[in-house]
Amino acid sequence: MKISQQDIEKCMARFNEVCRTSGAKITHQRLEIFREVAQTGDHPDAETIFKGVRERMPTISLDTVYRTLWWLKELGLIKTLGPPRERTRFDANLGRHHHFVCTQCGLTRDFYSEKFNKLKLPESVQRIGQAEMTQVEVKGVCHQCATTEKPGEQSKARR
Amino acid sequence: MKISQQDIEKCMARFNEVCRTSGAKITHQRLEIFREVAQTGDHPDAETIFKGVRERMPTISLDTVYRTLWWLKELGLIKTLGPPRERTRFDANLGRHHHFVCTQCGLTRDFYSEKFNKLKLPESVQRIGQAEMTQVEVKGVCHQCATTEKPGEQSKARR
DNA sequence: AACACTATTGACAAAAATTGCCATTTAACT
DNA sequence: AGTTAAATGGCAATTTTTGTCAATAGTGTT
Repeated sequence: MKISQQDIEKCMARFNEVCRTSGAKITHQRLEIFREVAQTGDHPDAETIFKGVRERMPTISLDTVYRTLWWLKELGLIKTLGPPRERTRFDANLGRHHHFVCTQCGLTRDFYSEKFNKLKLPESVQRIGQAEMTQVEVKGVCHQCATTEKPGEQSKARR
Repeated sequence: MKISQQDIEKCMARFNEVCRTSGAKITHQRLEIFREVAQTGDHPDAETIFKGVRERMPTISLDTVYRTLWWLKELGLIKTLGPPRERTRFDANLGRHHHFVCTQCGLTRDFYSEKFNKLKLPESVQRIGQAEMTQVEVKGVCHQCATTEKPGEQSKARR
């Protein structure tokens, strides 16, 4: 998927503004890394971004790419797919179900909905591929986190 | 979330049957590991499962837990949340969107749907936590994979 | 119940992904 | 141009997951 030049420039403008208001330095590296992510409609991993940027900036280090990506996420300029640095998690619930994911502690709980099981997909999906299964992911804050003093703490027992 | 004793036994019965038909040995380790996953409504990672099983079986090794989990997945007795062993992926698309994920190559592409943006959640979700955002994830096979001879190959450029 | 055969396990080391540390460099401000 | 603190690059360390191989334990047979 191609992103239009115009959209990219809009992103870059926002990037500059966020940097300025947060007092962060605008370095070549940050500029190139952000452009690399903004440019693609795919959802690249750090390694892929690193390779892309390296074409234009051969001295960049993978460490910087990682640091910059997490920093961009902190500023709200990019997001991650799934919680960051997450271990693989396993699920013995083979029935049709959907997920509620707590954005604070990572708690993932199943819920059921007949309606969600038979959602009709927009035609645009057909242009991407053959759909087999649709799962709804609800993000929010679980009751436990909502009522806990320190939201950063995760109760590992519940994860 | 508690799983009823009855449901667990049903799972275990299925486990035994699948083992027998596939000719695999039913070892204590496999039994305990599968029980541990089936028992919990959470979606534990390998380390958590390891700790749980170790209480009952102190000599179990983490390696065995990993091996057994992937083997259970191969047999279709459990699933993983998100593609296994996935690196963190980044996304500069901050607009409201949904995902199509290719189960073969991991391609993840955005699509848009006003209808999906305002899905009404079942009340059961409220018992888990305060929802903030709903995202639909469609799983299927992308056109590229569908027409490629070797479905196992991933074209890394598109990931 | 004991035997043989092979799959499975545990221990260790290795690989892959990500992070921490620190000396050097560089952007932003004067 | 000079100053200063933040950012970078390189390297080593961590964390998560996998591979190897000798020792162990199911399973079917007797």
